[in-house]
Amino acid sequence: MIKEKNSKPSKELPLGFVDRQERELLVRDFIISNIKEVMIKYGFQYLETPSFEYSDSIGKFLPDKDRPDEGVFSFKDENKWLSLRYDLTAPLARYVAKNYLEIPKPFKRYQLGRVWRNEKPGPGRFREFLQFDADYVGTKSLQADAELCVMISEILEKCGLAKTDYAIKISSRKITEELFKKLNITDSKQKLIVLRALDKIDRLGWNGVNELLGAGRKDKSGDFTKGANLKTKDIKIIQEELKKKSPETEDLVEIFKIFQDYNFDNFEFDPSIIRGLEYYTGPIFEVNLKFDVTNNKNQVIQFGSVGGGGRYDNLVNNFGNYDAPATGISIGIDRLVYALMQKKEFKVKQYKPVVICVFDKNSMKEYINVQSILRKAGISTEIYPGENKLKKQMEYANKIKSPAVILYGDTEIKSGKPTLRDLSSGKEKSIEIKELVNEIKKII
RNA sequence: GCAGCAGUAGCUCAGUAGGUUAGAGCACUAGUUUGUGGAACUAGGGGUCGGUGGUUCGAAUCCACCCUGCUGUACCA
Repeated sequence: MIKEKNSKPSKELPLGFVDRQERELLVRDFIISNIKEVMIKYGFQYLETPSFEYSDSIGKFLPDKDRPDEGVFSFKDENKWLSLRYDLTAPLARYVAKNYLEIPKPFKRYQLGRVWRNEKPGPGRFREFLQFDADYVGTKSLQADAELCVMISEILEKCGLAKTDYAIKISSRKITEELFKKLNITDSKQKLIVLRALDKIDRLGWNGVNELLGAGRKDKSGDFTKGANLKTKDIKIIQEELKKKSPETEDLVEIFKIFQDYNFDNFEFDPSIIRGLEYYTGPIFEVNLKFDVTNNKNQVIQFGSVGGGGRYDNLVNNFGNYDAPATGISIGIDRLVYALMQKKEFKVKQYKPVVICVFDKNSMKEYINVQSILRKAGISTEIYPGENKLKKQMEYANKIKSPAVILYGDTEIKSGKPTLRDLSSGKEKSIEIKELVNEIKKII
């Protein structure tokens, strides 16, 4: 086979996709197992939906648009456009609409799954990521909204975060709605610009937001963003309204009362949080971390939230027949992993195998015997995979961070006492086979 | 998308008034030790200096365009 040099396949990954190594995966597994435990306790049922959906089932795309690829990965299958899901909420709405008559009302489900977004990735943000979602469908009760917040904090604390490490920020769409009425802002485009500006308070502060509400803002790199062109007087009114310390809308008053009954206090009323602009209709939540997150160059980066959600009473109704008010919350698992791994006190135990060295292929029977004794006792064990000099085998064991090596050569086999070498101390001991398990457990 | 910065060995980087075979540390391979890892020493492999074109007797170095990455910003249903 002749291959042009230029035709070698690329070993690079597509933008926004990453390989994930064991350390990270173990942290992720840990988080997931905590999530599952909590979900069972709260009585949610487990659901999985496919990665692909019909494009029009999970988003609203203009009929004249040739390719529905704004932000999503799509392809045409026969005559229908399919898209990789960009979140788990839209597929849930589709699922509920499809199975409405069979499912319990309210329907409580949770889901873990990868989602894909065709956007520019940022620090800790990828184009493929794992999301966790818990939703109540078919209830208007604010008890549901409140419980989601309590539940999400239980998960975070189970994962090792302290109360001071995070906060659930809460607001309601009703606040901004009333504000628009008051200021007589009716143009939906301008509403969007205002909402987007307000959404950035945590990053830009009021100074930056005021610029965006007014003429516009120039960022650090010198790039300019046009503003909403509001009057100074109106900007002032917005500021006053959004700086209020306690909520005046009914929904939030009720939720905060429920929090009291739960004895839950790790939340902050923050009228400046906006979140996604399309489908939320009531209370909205955002899960924010309060410690600095850095990149691999040790620079503190703008990390943003690890999750959020809110009430979306009309989403299921979009499919036609059924009216199902709903509320839900989600966590970006990979982002949480990324942040959690930076907490110094956070360690996940990795189990590495004890390595049985190979001196002579003809003694394989003896090695396998020792191996199965150890494995039966639940000890991760392997016979050195290959035929190499002892030195190589030791280097291998060291490289994989094996806790110990078993030397079982001719002399040891004759006496029936393998040598156990503790790889962290370097000490060796001659041990009866039946004592091996006990001795190794001391080392591990 | 827009903007700023950057791309030299697997990794982190040095190397510009343009000049012989392009360097270091770490990692890797072999050996010093043919039954012993993590330390040390010795030797070795590995680079079309992101790509393409241009200027020049001569380009990692200068110019143009492109690609990729980082950071910010916009968008994020």
